[in-house]
Amino acid sequence: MRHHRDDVVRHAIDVLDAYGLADLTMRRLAGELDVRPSALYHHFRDKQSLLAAVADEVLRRGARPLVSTAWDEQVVEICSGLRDALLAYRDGAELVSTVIAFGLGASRPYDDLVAALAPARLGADLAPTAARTLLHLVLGHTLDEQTHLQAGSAGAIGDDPRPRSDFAAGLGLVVDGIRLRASVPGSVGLDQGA
Amino acid sequence: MRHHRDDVVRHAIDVLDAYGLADLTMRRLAGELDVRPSALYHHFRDKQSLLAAVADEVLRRGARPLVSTAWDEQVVEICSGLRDALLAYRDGAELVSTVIAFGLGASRPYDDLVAALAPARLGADLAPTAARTLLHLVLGHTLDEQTHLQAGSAGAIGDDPRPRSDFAAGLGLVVDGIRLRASVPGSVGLDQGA
DNA sequence: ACCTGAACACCGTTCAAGT
DNA sequence: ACCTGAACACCGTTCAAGT
Repeated sequence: MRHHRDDVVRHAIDVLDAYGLADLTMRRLAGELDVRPSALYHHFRDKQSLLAAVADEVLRRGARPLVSTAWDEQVVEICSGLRDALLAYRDGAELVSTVIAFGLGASRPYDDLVAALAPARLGADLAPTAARTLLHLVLGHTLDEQTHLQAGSAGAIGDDPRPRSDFAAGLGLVVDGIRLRASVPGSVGLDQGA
Repeated sequence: MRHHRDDVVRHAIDVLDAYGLADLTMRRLAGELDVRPSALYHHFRDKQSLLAAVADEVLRRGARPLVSTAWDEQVVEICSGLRDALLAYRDGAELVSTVIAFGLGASRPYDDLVAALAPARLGADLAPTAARTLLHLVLGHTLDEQTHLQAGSAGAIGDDPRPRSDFAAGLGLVVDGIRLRASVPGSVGLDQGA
């Protein structure tokens, strides 16, 4: 049975969602494709490249068009959409965090944030900083949230799950901080919490 | 040669700093201690517990007493101190992020932040959110920064290194957002960037 | 273009037994 | 209390060769 690169990525997402990132191994994926492990290296130079492609596909599947026009609402939309995309697959946040930390791919959310922030006229040095700050918040929060969600169903860790409004509240904190630096203040006044 | 738990942790930090987290394996650590791998399981139930102890020791070594009295200055101190502690050892940010994500140990910075935020009187629901937001920012930023620093010396990734003021600027964004919600506004006016 | 077969150099973990 | 010896069930990756 012969496969294309896209078949491999699709099967990898299935394995990810069914068994988790720790069990998304080259050998197991090969088994799922009914192929020897070495065959995967025809499609990807190494496992990191495979994971980068899987992360990109997870983000691609989660992509939604922006509906807002004001920059601050767009920022909230992008961040919430990213969170939704990460939560849609088991260990999605861990996967994308890993790929971003490694520096391959998954740069779409960052680029989108920089673009959305442009009309705020933050100054050339601050816009990338703000985008990275938002990205760290979303990744960190969602990783946290997903870990605790999965801990609940696996009975492994036993902390409390995060309150539902925690993400929105944390995001509001950062967006307010950005708005203070903006030359164009956005659509709304200060958003006082959830 | 017989060892205590603390010897194992100390040697693990040496291995971490010399070879990186990926090469901090039970087998290599055992070799460094001149002991069979199975001997490590007398001191730690599994590798995750070992890593949690190593992360705690990295944070303990990096701990500094607070010098400020105002809550907002204390928050900046704690976050900057955490960043320094993570940067002091190779892959320190990745190690502590992993341990925190897994939910074992390394809870000291979070507890310190919650304590420092108490006098701001944010409301019981918002203080934990603010503390987690700050923690995610520091961990995400420092992981990013450390990866790019090490990429520079290893020639692996080839992105630009982060500007030196990026951390302070991102932190200022979040602290300002918190200050907007505080009943006690802290020591200073809005800190307009680096 | 896509895959097999076979190997290399590793992992974490368990467990009976030794001192 | 701390460790050995031996095993189990895995990893990622390379590479010549096959179709």
